[in-house]
Amino acid sequence: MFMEAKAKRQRYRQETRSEILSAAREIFVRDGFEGFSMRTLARSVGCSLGAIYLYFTNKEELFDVLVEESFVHLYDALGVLLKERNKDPVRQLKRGLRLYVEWGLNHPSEYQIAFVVRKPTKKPYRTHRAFAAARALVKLCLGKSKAAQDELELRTQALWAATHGITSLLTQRSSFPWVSKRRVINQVINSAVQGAIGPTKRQK
Amino acid sequence: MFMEAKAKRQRYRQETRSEILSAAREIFVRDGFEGFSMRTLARSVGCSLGAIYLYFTNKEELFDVLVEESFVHLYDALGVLLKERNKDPVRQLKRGLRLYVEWGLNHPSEYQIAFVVRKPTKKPYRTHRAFAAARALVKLCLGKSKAAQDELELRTQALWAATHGITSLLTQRSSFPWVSKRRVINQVINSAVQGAIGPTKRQK
DNA sequence: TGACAGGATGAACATCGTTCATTATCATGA
DNA sequence: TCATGATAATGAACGATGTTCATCCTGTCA
Repeated sequence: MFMEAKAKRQRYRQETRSEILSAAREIFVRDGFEGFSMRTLARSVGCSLGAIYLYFTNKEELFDVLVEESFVHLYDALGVLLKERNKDPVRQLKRGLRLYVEWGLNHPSEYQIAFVVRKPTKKPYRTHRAFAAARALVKLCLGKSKAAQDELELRTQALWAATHGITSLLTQRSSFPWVSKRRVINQVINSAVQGAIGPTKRQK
Repeated sequence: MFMEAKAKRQRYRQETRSEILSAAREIFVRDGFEGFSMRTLARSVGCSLGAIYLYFTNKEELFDVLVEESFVHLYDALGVLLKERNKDPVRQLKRGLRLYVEWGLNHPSEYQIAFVVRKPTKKPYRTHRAFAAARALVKLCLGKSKAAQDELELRTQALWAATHGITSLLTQRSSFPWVSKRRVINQVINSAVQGAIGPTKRQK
């Protein structure tokens, strides 16, 4: 029984870490970003305030883990789309973007932290997996047009920007008199996709 | 000399209020949203902390005034566009949207407060003037197409969402490897405008 | 000169994130 | 069985935040 104790310790450590994370997520989802505090978290977990700092260096790292965890689901959902090669790439792309928006609507707090609250100085979240999926789909849609392929990055970035716009507004300003959330989402996505896979436009 | 004193008081009150506002704006622009605190403001103004609360009920109201003030310039700039009826409405619309984005890039803190930091519960900023200008321009672009005009609100909202998206991302994630800020802005706007003034699309 | 209204102050309160000296716990070695 | 040493956990404390309030100061009128 040499490493027995150490392994047990580690397992226990991992468990309480998970407990803290799930409690944090619960508060986070229920009370949102600003309803969250380390003290309410400690109370919810049932431990002292300082104990949390034994498992997370600070509040920011805790959020990092929380948000990164949530993003995995989005990555997975988008990844599935890429593997269904038989379908029309344009429809796949639109489906992916709609998935993106819906995920944002279902995880407003996470989306807010990832794209909104963060200061630009801090290292961004690893969203490049989702972005790469979008780029691959756009590439498929563009076909063999050389001129258009040259603008692949540009077009993908613009596509993402537009999609982010409606996601951000719908989560942040849900009380705005939207004529219809679903129709606005479709309008934004259709316009953006159309522009992304359309012919190159001479820069004036 | 009856009301003399009262008027003097009021004038003085207005002056110090303006001083506080301009000091606040300076800190705000220099140190951003999170570098701002009521104490640094008081120090910058040269008064006590409590004195500020004689002129503003709280931090939020101070921000309200500050942001609303900044928005006026945007309103004015967009309003000018509407009066130049001779030009091509589509080009005017694109110009207006570019103005919008550029204003956001030049006033990142204000844009952040207006569209990002605010919780949805609080009453939104009076952005409807800018929005109304956009709607009027879209209406002009749509011409007499009855079906399209029916979707005027929908199309304007989608247009705004896309434009907000690129503005938000460029201000918030300026370190993202944008292929070219100018080109991405144009790509987003061109796509969104094309989609907004294009033919109606059957909802699937 | 004295009274009064309103501006200004500084101390205080509650809350926040974070740190740290101290104590409790518990598997192991003698 | 008991002492040891490593780790978990605590609670008090620090500095900073927004906000309030009893207390002064100041200038104006009778």
